[in-house]
Amino acid sequence: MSVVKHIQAAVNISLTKIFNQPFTEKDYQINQIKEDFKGDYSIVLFSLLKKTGLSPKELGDKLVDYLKRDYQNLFSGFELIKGFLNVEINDVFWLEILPAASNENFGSQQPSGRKSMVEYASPNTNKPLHLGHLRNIFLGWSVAEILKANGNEVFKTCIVNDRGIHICKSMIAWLRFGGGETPQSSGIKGDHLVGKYYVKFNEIYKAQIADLEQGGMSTPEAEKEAPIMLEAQQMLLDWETGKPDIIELWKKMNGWVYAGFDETYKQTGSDFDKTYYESETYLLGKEIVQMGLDKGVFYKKQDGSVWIDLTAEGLDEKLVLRKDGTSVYITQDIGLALQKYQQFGIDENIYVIGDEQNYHMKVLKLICQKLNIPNADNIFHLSYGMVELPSGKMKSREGTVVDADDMISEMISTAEKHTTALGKTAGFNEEELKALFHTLGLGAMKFYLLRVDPKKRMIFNPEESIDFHGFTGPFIQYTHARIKSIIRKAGEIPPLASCTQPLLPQEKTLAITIEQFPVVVQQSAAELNPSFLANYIYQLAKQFNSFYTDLSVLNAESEEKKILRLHFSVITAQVLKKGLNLLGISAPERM
RNA sequence: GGUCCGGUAGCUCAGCUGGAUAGAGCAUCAGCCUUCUAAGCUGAGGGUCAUUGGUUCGAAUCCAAUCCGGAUCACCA
Repeated sequence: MSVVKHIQAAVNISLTKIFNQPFTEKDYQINQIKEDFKGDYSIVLFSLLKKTGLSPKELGDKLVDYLKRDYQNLFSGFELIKGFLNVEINDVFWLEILPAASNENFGSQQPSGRKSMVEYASPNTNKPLHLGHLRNIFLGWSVAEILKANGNEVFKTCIVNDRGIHICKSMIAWLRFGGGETPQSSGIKGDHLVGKYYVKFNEIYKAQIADLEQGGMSTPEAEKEAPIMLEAQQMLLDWETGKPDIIELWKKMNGWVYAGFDETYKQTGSDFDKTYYESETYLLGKEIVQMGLDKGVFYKKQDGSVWIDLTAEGLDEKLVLRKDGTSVYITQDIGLALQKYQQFGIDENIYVIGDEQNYHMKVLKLICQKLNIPNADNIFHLSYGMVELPSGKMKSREGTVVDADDMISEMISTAEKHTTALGKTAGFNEEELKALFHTLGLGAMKFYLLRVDPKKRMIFNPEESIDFHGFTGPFIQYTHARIKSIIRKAGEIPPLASCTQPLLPQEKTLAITIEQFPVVVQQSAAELNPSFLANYIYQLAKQFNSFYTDLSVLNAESEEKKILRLHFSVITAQVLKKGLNLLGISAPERM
């Protein structure tokens, strides 16, 4: 039970006794106290004045009488300022937290029996991953870990968009202009190679449009008639009819892309329990449409197309099956939603997808609910904002897309530069150094992308790049490494004895923050928002650094304090490490 | 145009289930390494919380309107 809950219980019971009517924590608020005031937590009395008919002073005095009398173990001090009853928590209470916090499961919950699926990454196979994908991947991975910490069984999944006109564009360009180039022959990573031909396609396409316009054709007409586009469309038809040489080419080029993606995933430390391919799922959902028709959820227009009317929900009419009977994007999503449930028995189904699909996801959920797909109420869209450049959106046409692989290697070499400049890595062998640079580079990048509220779009400045000081991953990693250094020097750490000297402010601050860790983990899970955790571990690291500067651990003023501070150190390191890990970031022992 | 999201320091972001004097980092300036790793610590300057009105004892936070920015409203995915 958290400190706040203890305070609430004490206040509820006292108020109920005093006024002879029930009170709950909903009747008032408890805040952590601001720095300049004395005490640890503040009970805000204003909202109680009406119900009790007393002035802040009268109510405060009365409440203090009861709390003082009945809860002397919990409270060690009171101060009433205006309508704020500031309470100080007994040192004993904070000390009691330490053993529980030392447990390596601190912050995690008991198994909940809930099964969650987190779908993330979900790339197209026509070009390499970019910075936006990284935000997606880091979010998805982290949320999955956070849900695990909350006791859920989690399945990470990825739906690969491996079919459609976009991949045909790369294919046709490669066929016409590739000269048999392969990743092996060119030394280019597979996804980049395929991306190169996607770009090539667009160049040719643009040139052909210009030519046609020269010949007097209108722009829309030219866009339709450009030979290379016609070829790509023909190829899509051939793919759909299963023409062997097209299928073979498609498999070959997608294979290159997968090998490339796998390498990137490996670099980022992400993985999936189950990968779905659209080429295998795009036909799903047709039966469901029939079922929906029977139920009257959908209706058929005269031309044979099938629709759902969502105008009552404030949305539009939405097509779910074309007049020629083929499925559209949402059809397969409905099918896949059901399949996910059937295969994994999931209680909740989370989609990490950019906010440009907010509408689509709203529609998807509504349709699933209307069709009574099990647990459709627990379809959640973890919607995140675009990553933009100071100049605006990333545009592939203008070559301003920040490539994921470039970004990663740049971060790693920046980490190397910083580390080398500081010259603290005596005793590292080459392999350890390499691992360290990777840990720090990725840590900086992940933290940078995860510390921001997912739903907000964020601006990435390539010029200033990602920092290693201040509110960053390496700052926290550094704090962790410094603590570990102390612990190594301390040797065997004696168990916590009784503490006779009062807690110093720097010690108490740590205790208060550490105590909140499980609540933060729960909150991050409930809101599907890792940024809470990022902010939290930053705050803890900062507080520890002050503690570290102001107080000595190994040369503490007494043996008792030394042991106490060692325990604080061990626990802080553990919480920092666990917090970082939940963000997908490793905590180095030395740096 | 309809719907949805956002607007907080020069820049990037917290705070938004209403509470005390709106906080961090970066950048700028001034200090701190004979003592556990200075990727650190301490301090200073920097704000019309987009605007206006409303609700309230109390509003950055809730409501309404307006302005600005973005997304979306395909027989694309």
